[in-house]
Amino acid sequence: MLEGKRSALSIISLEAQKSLFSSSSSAASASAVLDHFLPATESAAQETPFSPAPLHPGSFVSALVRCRSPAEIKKVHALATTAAMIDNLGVANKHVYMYAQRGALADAYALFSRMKERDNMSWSVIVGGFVKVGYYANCLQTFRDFVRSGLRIDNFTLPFVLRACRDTVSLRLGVEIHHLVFKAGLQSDFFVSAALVDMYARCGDVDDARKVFDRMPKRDMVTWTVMMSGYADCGNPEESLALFDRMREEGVVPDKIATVTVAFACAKLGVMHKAKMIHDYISSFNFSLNVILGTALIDMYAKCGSADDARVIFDRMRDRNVITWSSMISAYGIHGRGREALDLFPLMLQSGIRPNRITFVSILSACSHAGLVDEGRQFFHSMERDYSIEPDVKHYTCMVDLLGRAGKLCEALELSEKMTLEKDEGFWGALLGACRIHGNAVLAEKAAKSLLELRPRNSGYYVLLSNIYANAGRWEDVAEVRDLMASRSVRKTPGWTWIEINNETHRFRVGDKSHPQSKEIYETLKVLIEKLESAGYVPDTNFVLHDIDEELKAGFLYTHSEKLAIAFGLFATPETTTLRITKNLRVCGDCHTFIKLASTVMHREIIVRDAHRFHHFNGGGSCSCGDYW
DNA sequence: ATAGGGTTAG
Repeated sequence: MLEGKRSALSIISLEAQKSLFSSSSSAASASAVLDHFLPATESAAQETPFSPAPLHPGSFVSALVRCRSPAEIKKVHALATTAAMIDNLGVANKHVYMYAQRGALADAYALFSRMKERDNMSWSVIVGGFVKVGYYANCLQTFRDFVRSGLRIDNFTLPFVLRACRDTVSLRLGVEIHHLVFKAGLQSDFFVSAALVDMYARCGDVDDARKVFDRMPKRDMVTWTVMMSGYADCGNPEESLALFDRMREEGVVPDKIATVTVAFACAKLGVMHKAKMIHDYISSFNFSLNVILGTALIDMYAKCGSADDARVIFDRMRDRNVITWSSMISAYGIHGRGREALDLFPLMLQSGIRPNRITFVSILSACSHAGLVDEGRQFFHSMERDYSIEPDVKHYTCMVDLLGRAGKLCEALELSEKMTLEKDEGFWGALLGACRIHGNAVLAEKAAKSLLELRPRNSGYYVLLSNIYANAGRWEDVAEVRDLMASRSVRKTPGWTWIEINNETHRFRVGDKSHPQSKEIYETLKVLIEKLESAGYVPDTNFVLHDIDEELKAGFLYTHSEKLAIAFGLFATPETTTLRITKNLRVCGDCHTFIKLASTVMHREIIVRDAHRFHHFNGGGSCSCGDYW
């Protein structure tokens, strides 16, 4: 019987795969299908001697709310039919509602489609029922029937439909619904607005989410959370955290989920003093660290520069799942502490947690960041042999990265050829990295071209390809790449570097002069460069874009955003010892050398986070991560 | 009668 219901519903799903506002199709066809599969809803009547038949509509309603299964509802339904009470709108609606609440959508819809009379609530409960179980096409189709029924749409049904748009990421449909909201004059309804914010945010349109959000006279915490999470997802964690502050100013008290969202935003931003603040804030609430919140904090601390703080959280947690372990492994991994990452693996097994594919990505990337070649190879083979986890592109990517950085280009290439999976952006990127280290221009060209095909809007790949040609003296090809870039109107996007100073962040771009203390920064930089040059620093022009004129090159070389940030840090905080820097793209080799030397000469600890890892320069001439690339 | 939010890699 259950089987039957499911297949009937999936057939309606197919039936109803039409656009919400297309002219054809109606509820009747869907109900015919349902009837065909479920002919006898009333057959239960005979076997239901439900003691003395209630005669008042209210008795049916109160009987219904006590029903815990569709079978029980059917018994009441049978009685209501016999008592000719099922034609009472309130009774019928309650039946539909309860069927839907208990997941019996086929029964709900069968009854709904036979109702002689329907009001807004009838439509609302059936539309809501469909969306609740994920039958989005049915939900939208039914809503469309509702719109055409001539009844005025109301604030009860709209949030359900908007949720369907959100879950199916149908922004265009969502916008259509938004028009209907205006037409119905419901734009200031709280529930509808909240649902609109949710829909826009999840469809990636944070700006429109924000517009609706700002117009709401009052917002509850869930809406704040949705908005914050939308900003974090779309790469604007600053705004996410700014909203968090505003939320608290308005006296809204965050709950666990809100704090998890903020921790996630903070992890994306990578700013340690914010991480500390959020952690303090959470501690003040005496929330217990559940698995999700704890894991979010581990990730947050790790990505804000401290594997040790992450570990403190990890140790304090009572329950840890596979995600928690994977996060901790990756926390050590991104900080170049491969040994500690690997040491966690047997402990994880001991505590009864099985690794998954992401655990192995964490493990392999930890090996790659720490140069643990043999261990990496062993884990790579072990994952399939011992854990039946077939390596996917991500695992191959880690291996190519690992082998490439360790100077084993041939082995990396062999692996690449052996892989039958489709190569994605990350894979080609790792291969390209390996080729560049070892000067294999032929393969580098192939990788860069593949990357250009996959991501024609990413300026970085044009620059890489043109650099490969320039290094080989193939100037016509350099020009061709530049033309291609221009014809596609792709523009270079310079990376930002952020530095944390006294609980504030300052950001710089190459050649930036917008900082109020720009003059002092450039003076400090000049002095620093002189010091470093006398200590043996020679700028490496290889890393500067070749499409910049030669005379500009030298200038750009000295005003990299990383260098400006370091200069600012030295100037603004002569007394502190640690500088924290975040670069939103990979730190180039020249800057790496520069920072390492600056750390030694100035006796500063400098922690740098770039795209995928941290570099800890300890002020004494060594760097715990990334030294061997 | 009413919905809605969160964690792991690269």
